[in-house]
Amino acid sequence: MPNFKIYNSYTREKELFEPIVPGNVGLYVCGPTVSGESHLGHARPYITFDVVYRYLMHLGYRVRYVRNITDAGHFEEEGKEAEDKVSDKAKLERLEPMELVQKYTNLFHWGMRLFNTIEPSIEPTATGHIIEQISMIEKIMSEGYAYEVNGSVYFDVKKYADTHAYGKLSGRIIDDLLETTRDLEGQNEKRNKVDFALWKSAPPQHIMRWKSPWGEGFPGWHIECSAMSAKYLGDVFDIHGGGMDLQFPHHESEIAQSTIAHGHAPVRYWMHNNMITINGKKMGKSYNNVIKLTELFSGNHPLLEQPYHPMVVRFYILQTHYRSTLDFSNEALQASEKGLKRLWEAYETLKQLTTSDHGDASLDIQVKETIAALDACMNDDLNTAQVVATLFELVPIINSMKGGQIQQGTLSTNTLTLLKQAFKTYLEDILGLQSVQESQGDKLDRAMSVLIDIRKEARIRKDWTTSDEIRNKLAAFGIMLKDEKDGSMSYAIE
RNA sequence: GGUCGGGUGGCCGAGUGGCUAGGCAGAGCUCUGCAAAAGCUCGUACAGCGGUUCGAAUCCGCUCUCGACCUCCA
Repeated sequence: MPNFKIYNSYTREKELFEPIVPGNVGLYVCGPTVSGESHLGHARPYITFDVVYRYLMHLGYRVRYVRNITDAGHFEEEGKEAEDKVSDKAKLERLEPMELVQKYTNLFHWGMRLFNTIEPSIEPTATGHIIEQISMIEKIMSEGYAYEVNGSVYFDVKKYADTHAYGKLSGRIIDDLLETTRDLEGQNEKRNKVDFALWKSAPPQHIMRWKSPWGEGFPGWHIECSAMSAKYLGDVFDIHGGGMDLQFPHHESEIAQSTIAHGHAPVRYWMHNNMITINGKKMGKSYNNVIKLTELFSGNHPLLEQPYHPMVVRFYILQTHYRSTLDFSNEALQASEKGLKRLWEAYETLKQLTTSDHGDASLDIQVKETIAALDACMNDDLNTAQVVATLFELVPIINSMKGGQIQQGTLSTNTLTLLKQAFKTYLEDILGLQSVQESQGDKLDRAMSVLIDIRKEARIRKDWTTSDEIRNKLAAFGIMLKDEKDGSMSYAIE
């Protein structure tokens, strides 16, 4: 019986995870808005929930993972009135809206692939579910919690709050929200500023538009996630994830809509990842401080001292608990780069290790306990930071077995097998890490072995000049030769 | 202004009422023809001030300070 505890944002407590349908898990994560290029900040939730997905599967659950693509325009451009951001930008770039959406969707997928995230089971688009959204809105209207004004439909938050805990998820108090309302200039169509749109009437110049019972328009701010999650995961499902910044109003509104439409709350466990910051400030469009994925991988950005491999970024994100902020800096990324290299090399070393069968009990116990701690870390609200730290504790043991500081045969065959399994399971299957080193071409390998052989011969002759010349010249363009203790040589490309 | 969450060694970052993670950087040593790698050892950090306690960085209060959300935002 899994003992997986999740911090539920809704109750603000760690709770034992128990699925609604035994053995099955429904997981919904708010996906990207494909009106622009994905940036480093976007990487966090998708990598975090990729690990959630992987871990649930590791625990033996059958998981349906739904992550939407927001491709319909219900956005606002800074400093402009509400308008369709997608169509707005499309005009600038002289592209069809759907062409633009496709372009950024592809780019998003490209980034996710490099991060080695597993594709969701279903990736529904907002534009593909207009009908579902309209019928959900109709249901809410028939329940008396929405009203139509000039072709737009709004959710009556005040009425909802009279009988429901509106604001519980995000810790908001409805009266406070209503009060601030009076001071601010309200949007005159709404009964209260707290109300949110379920459907917006489209102005004539608006390119993206659909027919509805209320005239031509487009879906409101939050309805797509409610409609699509219900369609694919049911009226109530297990886990809903997303960034902390979506807690209000997005997720709060989802709860309200779904509660009215279905008669009960939609989600059992809410999970929210914290933000990536840069110089202490949240990385986000509005702050104008984003580093796009393409820039991150190429190093082509004023703030970047070098390019960073997607696996380094993934590792960097997983070295922190998902509910903590994570501050970007070159120093931090470079530390992750080196750390990952060391960890991965130990893993490669481990795969080659053998041992004889008379183990030393104390080392066996130590290793076994360390391995057991890995599960405990993950079960404690997905503490990947501690998983990484724990794996690092095993690194000196692995390297010492290779280097001879630990005698051959000190670890039992059994425990060595466990250790190998643990690294494979945690590093590859759960954390989803891969080798940073690109696989070298066969021809390069052969060419290198020629150089290595020449150098070996030189060393036998104690011809240090030739030996050093080969090593130094290769090092000059980033190929590092390593003389192993047993006389063999290996190379690595920086 | 309201609500919420932080302040941990040079940097990044876990965590816990007493057994003082981990990574990176730094210092010393071992190994090595040299180098790299690896191994060993080291720094006794938890914003400040009070309080509770046998004992707090971990609990409580206050102060300072940073941030998130309150508008699209992962």
